[in-house]
Amino acid sequence: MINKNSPIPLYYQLEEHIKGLIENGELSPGDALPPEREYAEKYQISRMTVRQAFTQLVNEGYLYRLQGKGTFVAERKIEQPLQGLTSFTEDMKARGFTPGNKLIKFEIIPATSQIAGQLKISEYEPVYEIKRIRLADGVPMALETNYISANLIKGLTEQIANQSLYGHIEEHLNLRIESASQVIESSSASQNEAKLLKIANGAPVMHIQRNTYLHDGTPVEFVKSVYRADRYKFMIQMKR
Amino acid sequence: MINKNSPIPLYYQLEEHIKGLIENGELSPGDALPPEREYAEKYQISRMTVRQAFTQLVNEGYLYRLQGKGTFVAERKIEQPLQGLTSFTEDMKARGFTPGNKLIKFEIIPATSQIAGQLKISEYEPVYEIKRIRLADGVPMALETNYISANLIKGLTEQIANQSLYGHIEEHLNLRIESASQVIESSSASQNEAKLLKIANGAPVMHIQRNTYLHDGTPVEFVKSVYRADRYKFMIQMKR
DNA sequence: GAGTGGTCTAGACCACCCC
DNA sequence: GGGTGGTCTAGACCACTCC
Repeated sequence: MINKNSPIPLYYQLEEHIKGLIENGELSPGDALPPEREYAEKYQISRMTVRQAFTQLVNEGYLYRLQGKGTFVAERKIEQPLQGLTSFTEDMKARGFTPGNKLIKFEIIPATSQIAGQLKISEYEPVYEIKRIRLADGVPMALETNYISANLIKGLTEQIANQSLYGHIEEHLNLRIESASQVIESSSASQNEAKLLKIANGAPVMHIQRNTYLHDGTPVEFVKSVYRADRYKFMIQMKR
Repeated sequence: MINKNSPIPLYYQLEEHIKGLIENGELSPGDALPPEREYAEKYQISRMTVRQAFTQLVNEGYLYRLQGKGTFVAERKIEQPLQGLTSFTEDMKARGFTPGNKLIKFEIIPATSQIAGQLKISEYEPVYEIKRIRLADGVPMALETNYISANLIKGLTEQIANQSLYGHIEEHLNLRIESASQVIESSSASQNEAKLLKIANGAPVMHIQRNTYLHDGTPVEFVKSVYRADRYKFMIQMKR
């Protein structure tokens, strides 16, 4: 199970092993895990290394510890929308729909003051403006407009916009998206929104604004979305 | 700064010390911290203990690490709604309003099948049903109905319902609320909702359903809220 | 008292960054 | 090459739970 000659850290190997046991059902919610000292001896690793693996799993919500009693498998997290920081594509798949895209705008424009403020850049700096209709099983679900600093994220193409923006940013540019803030409000569809979403003028919609940030707080993008309220519920999980 | 004779763990003392430096502005976003080894020597503690403090602060979003370069102060988290798991009272204070309450129902009822399902108890088991109008600066902002298992949380009174439910649960019953899931949707106010919120019949509202859980996954409560959409935006922060 | 997790030490070597 | 964080060891003692 644990390979000391692997370049993969020992604590990470143990972490994945335990995660596997939980996901396979070999460990069920409420079950006690073998004590830390037992793992250490069994795999001939230090207890601190076992603790590092356990601590990670506790932070991720797989386990919980009770002092003096032991370490236990946590209740399965309910219909988890992956802590919230998901792309539209991931979100729709998790809900059992087939996601789709219709690109309706892909331009580089000078930043307006609102965009510049959100992205913490100067006015008139170049930004990508990408407007897409988001489909679920072929039906319009949302209207999404992304603003991304062209000086920070280079080499975006229509091709990429039709596939995975996040994938491109994280894999090809080696930038890690770390956090996001969202503001959600209810309102009524404007004429243009109604037309693109194929809903009635004035029908209820949810406006969602999302700002995403790198680990050092640099804004990566700023997204305005309009979801049709008759088909979309926003789900979020939180830990204290 | 670090007191070895204190019963407070060393890593925690260091953590609070650094957090203080950041909040006082003695350390600014982007600043590099002294290296781990320097802290270890300065306070005569082990490097592993320093790392434990740093790791916590990284997880809490105060710091970030770059291998080979150092540890840095993260950008200030934007208008943070405290990771989301806040009470109405905390939420309104953070937004600069004076929160208020108007209790309109406080009963013990037998659980309906919906309530039983959400709280994972049996049908007809006793539950508290607490209905309140939530005010901001004296104006109705939301309608909130809590369902709490009377067998799990004992001794609730109208008095407590008018103050702090969470406070009572966490302090007096020694139960830690660990996580929550929320579902948010847009709709239109029913006649009754409109009347209680003093808005027009059919005006846009946000329905928010929240389920809260203990660390082992036991459901603590189940809350249905109706917020008036003209005055309320839902804000949420997420980490990947 | 035995067993559990919580804290802590004093080292070690590795991987990565920058000069 | 020197400095940084990343991983890891083999112990130690403490606090808490349960019998």
